[in-house]
Amino acid sequence: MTFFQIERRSKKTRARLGKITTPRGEILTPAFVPVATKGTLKAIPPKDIKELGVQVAFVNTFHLVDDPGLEVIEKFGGIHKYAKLDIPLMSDSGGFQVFSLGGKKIGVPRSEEKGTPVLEIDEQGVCFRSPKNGEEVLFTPEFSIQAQKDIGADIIMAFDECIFYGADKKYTEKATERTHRWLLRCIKAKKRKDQTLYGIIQGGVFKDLRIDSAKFVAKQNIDGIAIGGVSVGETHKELRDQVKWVALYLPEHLPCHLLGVGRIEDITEFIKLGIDTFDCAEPTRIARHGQVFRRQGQKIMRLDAMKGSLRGDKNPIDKNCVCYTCQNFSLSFLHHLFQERELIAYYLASYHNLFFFEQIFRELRRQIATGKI
RNA sequence: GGGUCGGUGGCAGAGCGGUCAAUUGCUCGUGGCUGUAAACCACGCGUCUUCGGACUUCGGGGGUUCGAAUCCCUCCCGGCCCA
Repeated sequence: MTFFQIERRSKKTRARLGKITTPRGEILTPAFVPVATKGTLKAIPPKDIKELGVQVAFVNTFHLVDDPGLEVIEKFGGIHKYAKLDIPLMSDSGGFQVFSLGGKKIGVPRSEEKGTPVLEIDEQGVCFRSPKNGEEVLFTPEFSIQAQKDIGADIIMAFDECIFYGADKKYTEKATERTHRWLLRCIKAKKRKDQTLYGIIQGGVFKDLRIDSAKFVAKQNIDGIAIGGVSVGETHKELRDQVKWVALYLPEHLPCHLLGVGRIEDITEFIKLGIDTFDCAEPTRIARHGQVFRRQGQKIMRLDAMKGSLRGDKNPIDKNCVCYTCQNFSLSFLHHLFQERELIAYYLASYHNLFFFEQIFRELRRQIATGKI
């Protein structure tokens, strides 16, 4: 069984149409990987996943270790069964939490910031303080892999350090090399046979470090490759550069995942650079915050459903959208639901945004298939 | 008719002589959200401003005071009680 199969390559760009095969099913690529950190696509019941077109989701090792804990998940036979997610799943290693649980001071290493849950980063691993109960949790590459075995996602990520934005070259180089050594330990720790492992490229905003990292990761015994250390506050240009620098060094035969990206308007150009899968919390998060996507002509815009001007608006979110939300509800009603914090508001908005994203990806796949990209 | 409590910025509701242009919540407005500590967060919300301030506000009017949203008088309006 081939894990990743390329069905068609673009003649114009590095874009490719592919298929990832996992024990839980296939993923047509390019694919969007919505984020289900704690085992749930927030506000969306698993029974909707199929009609939404969601092929794969992204769970988080750190948060699942924190709650409900590995013993519980194992007891229920893994996260698929426990969370009733009958689709291929990817799990993040916990490396991103070095960044996300750290503070926001630009230019200060997370482990040196006082009062954050990131206590220490050293060769051994990362020591966190549990946001839930305050206990110290040590994440090592070995522990992360073990945890990901227990969680049981189909695709797992190597444990890395997501380097903070604003890190200087010296720190970036040190952290990147450490992440490389962690990758070797992850590989040595041995995943389950029914799982595939992705190595993660770091290197920050420095071209030579990015390329070195890509070369290093590419030559290891991995099933896929991921670009990490992005979506940490960099400018769009920096993001694009970081992907571009590395694009030529991505092994052709491996699926490539871009971690934490992205913005709906950025997807196309990254597909053209050879990215196959993208995970991003944005569509579901902004939905809960009241923002929904809609097309205005060729442009994709965001609409704030909280806006008072929608009070009596009879239109759906998007006139051309065929999702459940748009087929049944006016902006007026959606606005009313958000206004009143009615729980269904979060569902309807999340449903629409996910449907919208999946629709975009279907179109992009078709464009590659028909040679337009 | 008598008594009593009350009338504060879009709303609710604090303040009850100076530190009050006036706590707080909501509404409203603007911005943000990229491997989710996020059904969240930040900022603004009398007018003008060279951003130092300046000016007009707490039902209306009149007083006391160096100084009043805060005390007194009176009028208007509302709730409750008694006739």
